[in-house]
Amino acid sequence: MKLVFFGTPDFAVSALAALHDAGHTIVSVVTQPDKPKGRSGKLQASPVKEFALAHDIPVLQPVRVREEAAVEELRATGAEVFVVAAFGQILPKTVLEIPPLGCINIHASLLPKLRGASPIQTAILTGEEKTGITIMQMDEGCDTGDILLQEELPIAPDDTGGSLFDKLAALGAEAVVKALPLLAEGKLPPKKQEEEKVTLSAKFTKESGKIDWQKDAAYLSRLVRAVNPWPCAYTTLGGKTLKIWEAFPLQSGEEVPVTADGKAGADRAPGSVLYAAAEGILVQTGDGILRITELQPESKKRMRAADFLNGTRLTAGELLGR
RNA sequence: CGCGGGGUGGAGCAGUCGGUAGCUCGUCGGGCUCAUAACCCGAAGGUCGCAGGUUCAAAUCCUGUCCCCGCAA
Repeated sequence: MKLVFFGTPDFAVSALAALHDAGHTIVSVVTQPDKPKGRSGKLQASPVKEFALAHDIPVLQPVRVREEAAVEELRATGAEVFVVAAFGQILPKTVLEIPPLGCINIHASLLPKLRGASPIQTAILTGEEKTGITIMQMDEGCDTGDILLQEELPIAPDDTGGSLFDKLAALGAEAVVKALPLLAEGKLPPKKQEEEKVTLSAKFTKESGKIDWQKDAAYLSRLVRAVNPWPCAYTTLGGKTLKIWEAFPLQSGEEVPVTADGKAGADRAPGSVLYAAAEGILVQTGDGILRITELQPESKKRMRAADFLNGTRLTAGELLGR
């Protein structure tokens, strides 16, 4: 089929690559303008653009797709359908109406659950047991269109935002390749989203990784997983940033070591280090104890708790997050 | 030239008013013990990122270079 692909990050590339491999004609690719990235601050093309350039696919990078010039170019492509995956801009009605088969979106959740910008990380954060991919017919709302096809995926206990991202990217690619021909044959009856089951996912930012020790241990361990590898959970120690890469709540059956002064964990303020040993650093939270097993001090590489403690004196009673 | 931190035995760190390197852990050997990841004794292991320079002498000062990382975007 002749299609135009809209997308920006890696998540979108796997879908684009799959469509390309499946023999579809990618008339053009629309992606976000190059942005400065990395320590050098150099402009960097989006992953989708990289792919397009490598495969001689024309690239459009309108600052805003709603601009007349961009809309005109999209009309001129004569594509049958527009496929959108993590593009980063809302498509206006004028664009949605262009392709005969409409615009379909690859969304990384089982709509109507987790509409919005960060469905993958939010799925882990909220402790969902499964998530998936939804291929939907786009409308003017944000992830409000009719559902065309869904594929489920269980969330593993050790899934991180990164690992789930990879799995869903692959699943999304698979799903969209499967959906296109069916869509063309009219075999994908659109299904309305059940409004009462709608949940939202707010966009994750750098701040999303900040650890609030008042929260409970189970939540914080989910947060640590959700924001791994980006933006990564962090707290502070001695005024410096301390990233937390891996942490688990202390199981209810586990013995709580007694601190040097004999106080039990529950007597300590949230954020207090209760015990620091090779197996992990135990920290009091608002409810429960969190065991940090992998972390990264500012300017250092990430390391296991045991390695960290070899070079850093960390005594019980020290407070994180201040 | 966006700001900043760092490259020291296998790991994580200390040591920078210059005088051939130390800590915690690990490794190996021995001991204690019913036993042990616990404890005791001992050992191996580092041209201090690389290249120049200053000096009687540099991990420590100067210059250049490579690599890693945090922040900001």
